[in-house]
Formats: sequence, structure tokens, C-alpha cells
Amino acid sequence: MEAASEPTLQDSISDRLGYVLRRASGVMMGALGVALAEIGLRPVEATILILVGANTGCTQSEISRLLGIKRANMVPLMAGLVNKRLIERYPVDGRSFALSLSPEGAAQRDAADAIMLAHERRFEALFSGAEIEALRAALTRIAQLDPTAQE
Amino acid sequence: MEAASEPTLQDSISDRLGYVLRRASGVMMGALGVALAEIGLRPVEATILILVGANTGCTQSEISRLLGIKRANMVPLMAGLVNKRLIERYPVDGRSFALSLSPEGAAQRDAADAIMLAHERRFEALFSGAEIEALRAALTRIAQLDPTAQE
DNA sequence: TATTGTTATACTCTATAACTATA
DNA sequence: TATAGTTATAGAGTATAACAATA
Repeated sequence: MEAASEPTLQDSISDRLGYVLRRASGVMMGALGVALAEIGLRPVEATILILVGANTGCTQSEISRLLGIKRANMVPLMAGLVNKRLIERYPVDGRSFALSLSPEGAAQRDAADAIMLAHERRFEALFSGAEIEALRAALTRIAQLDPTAQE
Repeated sequence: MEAASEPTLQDSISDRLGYVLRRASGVMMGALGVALAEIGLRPVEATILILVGANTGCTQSEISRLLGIKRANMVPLMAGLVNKRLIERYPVDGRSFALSLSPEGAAQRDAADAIMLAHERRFEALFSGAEIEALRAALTRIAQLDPTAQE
């Protein structure tokens, strides 16, 4: 056996949980990015559309907090979606805006949602239903350890 | 119940596998970054030290391929470690270098390894042994879907 | 005094194209 | 012709500090 053309490296790292977690995340996000690029959206933009659609009237600070994105970094993100006429802003407060999806935004949200669901299904197909639920639960448990310093 | 000071957003996204995977990865890498900063290393640097230590004489291109990092991006990374006298380079080829750990590099590798092991244990403590193995296996299965375009 | 949205800025990570020298 | 290392560069993502207007 061992028809390796070059002596394969001793891989003393890919048995580590943190490493495989990082690699798995990269693979899944990369595939989602490719899939969403077909409708001109990045994963974070699709996520924002979905959240605004489910929370009409919310503010961009609320979205920021939920996604763990700093307020300052949300500014160009939201401006881009408003610029593309996918999200509309109406003042509520004098200092904050109520967000909502435009008709085009709702259509893009639906398209993004369909792509994301198909994407999830493609990865879930690797596992049994019980395995998927165990995986989701374990990842959620880890994610909830987030100190969420958030500024 | 519900002592929410502001109407909590409908979170229609954190049940998605890709999203929790990305968040869990961020939490774990963030914690590892904090832990490794105490010895002046970033996670990727610690990983390189471990791999070079386990593969004395390997080249930086081999490390790049194993980690899925582009050759061009490995250059400043390796230069930094050589600059810190943690890794030594000897020409083997006229165009490539054999990498090895300096004594200081081996000491740093040992320190990094101890930190990384303690870090893994802290997260593994959240689960049973069977859960951990299932999680590791599932993540490895996803990570191996990597198209590994690699340039 | 705290919060919202904002600007400016910087650092990391990643990606591509192109070059050189060697194999 | 393919590979190793390199340079330059550009795009994301994320971090902080500071400001004006408002609550």
C-alpha cells in the first residue's frame, strides 16, 4: 500500500476538537457562501434579511446584539442592504430606526431561505436524525459559553 | 416570567446547523486565542510549532497544504516564527527549506501543547465520553467534505 | 448617564496574480 | 512544465476609540 508520492506528514492536530470544529465550520460556511453568491448575497446578509423579516420594526442594534456583531461593523452591512433596496428604515426614536423588508427584500429573503434550507439538508444527509440532533445540541452548548463581551 | 426589559427578538436563525457551527467555532477559537496569548502565540502559530515538531525536516508548503493555508499566506507566518527563533530553516533543495524546532521552539511547543490540551479538556468536560467521540466524528465527517481547492 | 448610529482606523485572515529560481 | 518561496494587493471580518444626537 502507501502509494504516496511524498512522505505524508504526521498529522498530530486533526484529532483535536477545536481544530476539527474550525475546519468543519469553514467548509460549511464556504459552501453556503458559494450557494448564496448565486443570488448576490453573503451569509451574513442573508441572515440579516431573515431576522428583519421575522422581527419587523426591530433596530439594527438589536440585530447586532443577536448576531454578536459590533454596532460599528453593522453600519456598512445595513447600509448595503438599504442601498440595494432590500431593507427599509423609518425613524422611531430620533436616534434609532425601525427596520423592515421591502417587497424585493422579502423575495430575496425567501430565495435565501430556500438556499439555506437546501444547504442544511445536504449536510444533514450525512447523518441520522438522532446524530443531527445530538450534533446540534452539542454545538449549541458550546456556542452558549460565549462570554459575549460585546464591547 | 418574562422580565425582559426590551421585547426579545424572535431568533429564527440559531436552530440552523451552519449557524451554531460557526458560533461554536468562534467561541472555542476565541477562548483558545486568549489562553495562548499568555505565551505570546496565536492558535495558528501554536499549530505550526506542533506540526513542525512532529515532522522535523518538512517544508513550509507541506504545512500549508495540511492546514489549508495558501502558500502566499504562510510566508509572513513562518517568517515570524523564524524571526522569534522558534523555527530554524536549512536549505535542502535550492528552492525549499527543511524546518525544525529550535530548543526555544520546542519549549514553546510544549507550553502551547499543554495549554491546548487543557483547553480541549475544559470543553470536553461539558459532555460524556461517548458524546465527545460522536461530536468529533461528526465534525471530521463535515470537515472532510472540503473541496480543498487549494489554489 | 446610557444608548443609537456613525466615522475612522487597524489588525487578522483569506484570496489572486505574478515573479524567481529551481526541479 | 510543475513546484517552492516570495511579493504585492485586495477583500472580508473583527476590534477599539471617539463623536453627535437622543433617551
